[in-house]
Amino acid sequence: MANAHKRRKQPEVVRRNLLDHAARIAAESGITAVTVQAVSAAAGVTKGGFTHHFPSKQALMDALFQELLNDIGTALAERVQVDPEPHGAFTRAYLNVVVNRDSDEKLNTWASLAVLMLNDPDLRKTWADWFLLRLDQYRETDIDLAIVRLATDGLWLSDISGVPLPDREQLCTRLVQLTLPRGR
Amino acid sequence: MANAHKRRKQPEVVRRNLLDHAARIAAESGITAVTVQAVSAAAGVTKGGFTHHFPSKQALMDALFQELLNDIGTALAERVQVDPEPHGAFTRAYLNVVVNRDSDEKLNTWASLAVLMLNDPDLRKTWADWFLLRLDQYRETDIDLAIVRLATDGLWLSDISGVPLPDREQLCTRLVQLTLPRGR
DNA sequence: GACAAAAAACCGAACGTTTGGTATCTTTGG
DNA sequence: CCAAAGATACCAAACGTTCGGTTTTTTGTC
Repeated sequence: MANAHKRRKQPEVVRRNLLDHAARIAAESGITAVTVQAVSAAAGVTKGGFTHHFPSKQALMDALFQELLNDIGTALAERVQVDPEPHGAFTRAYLNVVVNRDSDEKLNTWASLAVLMLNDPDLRKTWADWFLLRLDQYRETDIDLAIVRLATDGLWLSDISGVPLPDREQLCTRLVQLTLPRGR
Repeated sequence: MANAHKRRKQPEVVRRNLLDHAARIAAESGITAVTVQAVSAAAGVTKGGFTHHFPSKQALMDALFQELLNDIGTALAERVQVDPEPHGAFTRAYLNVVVNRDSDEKLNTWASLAVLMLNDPDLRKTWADWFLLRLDQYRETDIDLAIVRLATDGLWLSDISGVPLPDREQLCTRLVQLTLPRGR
């Protein structure tokens, strides 16, 4: 795997792998484990190959964070659109995106987001701005549901930290109920 | 440590500074900024001074994390003890400890905890075990209050990430009400 | 299509810096 | 004087980055 010299060139696949493995390593082992060396090796290229795709390590970080935001944003928008009930649609989407991590490494999405965010003051602000924008966008339908959203944050945080939740299923349905009009 | 008063220089102050500044730097700038040089310089000593108090960087980290756990544990126990209402006393304490960050660097407590935890799988497990222990300890009085605790986690996370909360005051009182028997 | 030129993709080694750690001095206070 | 407290000097390893070279793919021309 070390000789990417002589294999089929698939630059966008390599770029994808670099981003994915960076996210995975960050989620699994923390930001200190995300070195150019480790990410490159995991993606099957050398550091030189890394540099070709990203001018610097920071560029990789920024691109990854932006992509995470984009993925989450898309997933949220999709769920809002198919929700027949307008009231609390955004909060419900936020909840479902976190809970329903059916896809493969979608758990890593939130873990990576958190790890990157907590280790870069700039990214914290980026997140805050991004989230406030969505919040303002849905201010009419999702008023007074802050508790549910906060509990949702606590949910993926507990997933990351490894604190198990008894009755996770039941807890989620209760949270969903809280987002519906008139309490139910 | 035998002679408590009339110390010679003030080594315990230096040790304290090392721990405090490590926590502050971690909370403010992430784990990557927590180098022994940075911590030492912030505490007003050189690396040599650092080494005298902590045999390694990991020792500093472990001591800090353990201290954070201890501080939180003490604060929780205190609040539980003075709470006249048994039902939900632990969850209320958890909530109040997070909300009532009267002391100056108590915001840093949770931020440091999160930063350290998310960057060391071992510490994640330590936290999970620690939290589960408390949870089991108060399982009779704090059953079915997971939502409030999760929302509390979301609360300090929003503090760290910089997402402002409208009606923070009102939101906290609502959360407290949820911990009281009979809903409110 | 053939085929050379150009561009893209990637390697591999080296660079200068910073990291955590160690070993050796010097100062301080009782 | 003497041990604790800390400074200074140094080390090997790892870090991110730079750069010239090599291989693959695309492009331009006939």
